[in-house]
Amino acid sequence: MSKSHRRRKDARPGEILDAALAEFALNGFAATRLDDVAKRAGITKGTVYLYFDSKEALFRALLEQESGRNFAEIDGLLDGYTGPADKLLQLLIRQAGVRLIASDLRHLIRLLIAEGPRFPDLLAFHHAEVISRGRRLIERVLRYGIERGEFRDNGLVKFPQIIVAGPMLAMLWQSLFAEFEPLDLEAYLDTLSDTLLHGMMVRK
Amino acid sequence: MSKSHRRRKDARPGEILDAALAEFALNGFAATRLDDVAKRAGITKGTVYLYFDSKEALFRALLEQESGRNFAEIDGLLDGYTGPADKLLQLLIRQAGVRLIASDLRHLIRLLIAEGPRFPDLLAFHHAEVISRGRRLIERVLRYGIERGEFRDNGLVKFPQIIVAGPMLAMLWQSLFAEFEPLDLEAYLDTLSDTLLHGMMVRK
DNA sequence: AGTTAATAAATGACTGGTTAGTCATTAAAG
DNA sequence: CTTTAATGACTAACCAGTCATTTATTAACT
Repeated sequence: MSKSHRRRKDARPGEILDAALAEFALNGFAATRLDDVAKRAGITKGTVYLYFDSKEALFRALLEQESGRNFAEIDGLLDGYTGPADKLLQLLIRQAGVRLIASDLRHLIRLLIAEGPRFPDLLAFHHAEVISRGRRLIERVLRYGIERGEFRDNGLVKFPQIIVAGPMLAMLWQSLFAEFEPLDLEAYLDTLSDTLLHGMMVRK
Repeated sequence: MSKSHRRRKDARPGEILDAALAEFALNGFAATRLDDVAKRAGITKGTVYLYFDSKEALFRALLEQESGRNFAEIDGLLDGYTGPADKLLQLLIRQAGVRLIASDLRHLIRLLIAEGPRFPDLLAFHHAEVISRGRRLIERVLRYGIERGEFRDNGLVKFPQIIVAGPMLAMLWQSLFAEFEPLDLEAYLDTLSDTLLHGMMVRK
């Protein structure tokens, strides 16, 4: 019972996914060795193939697993809210920024940007399941503000991308340039909220 | 003089870079075969190595070549300008959006996001040469508006990233999700400008 | 102008290393 | 004693980078 061959059918897939996330985040898809994934998971490569059909299937499973986790939590935060809409948007932006940057989501999104075009059906899935959910979340906040008469109804509801863009870019910045020029995330998100809410023009 | 072995020392590097851009954009760094790059350029792999030391050097040369081309042109557009600042910002955003999406820059930026973390000195170069130039461009427009008393001075000058974020996300969207849900770039950029300039809140 | 010699560009076969995926075998569990 | 998780050695393919050889271009010399 000591050194090897311990059978743990139910725990394996999760462990493999965790290891895969770490390795993919480090090296990208093509440059990741399944031997390394296996090693990190404390097993051998053969075992990986007991649970996943191929390297690509592993990548796919990874994205599908991580997707949507955060949405549920943010949704929960919004559920009971009845206060002013500007505070709500501030909350949303803060949550988006913090979650994008803190979690492993960050690496997965970088991976998706990188490898997405080579896996069109993966993009389709992500668009259908994840993006659409994010859009609904943003629309919900915007509609709330418009109905309360706080937000004006410029075309923004049609382009929720404009709201995510800021947090998204912060995430990319942290992934790429943080070591050369760190970003003060707090101040950044505050300025972002302020600009989106009140605009740049002097009030007349 | 017919089939092969034609010597064209001066034209080669450019041709190789063009071919490399196409292949890298298609497959990413690791999955691109130098044989394919050579074939696309109408030569053989050996010839590639006459002009570039390694695959990595080729990638690097590619990024360095394309960088900055667009800045000069945008700078030129701004140079003589004396009109209202909001129109200037609109112009800047439109230019950024259109150039990011139309040109091959788009693929290169995706590549940089994807492979950047594995080539830290490449990121350093890009940060020093390209990003900083973009920042200066944006600062220039913001300062112009603030000096004219048109723009209020919230912290935006410290976070020019907020201005690029919108065009940048449009570029990513087009690269990834355009086939599932195309983005009306004109309307998007208009809405973006409007939101940044006037904000979302109802004027009181 | 024509022949030849020197030079430089380009080739393509080759190698050494790497790695996704397989499968016969081993060993734990019930 | 049967079942099945896990192993690890193996293979088949792939590809970055090399280099001896081939071919074009230019120079040099009649």
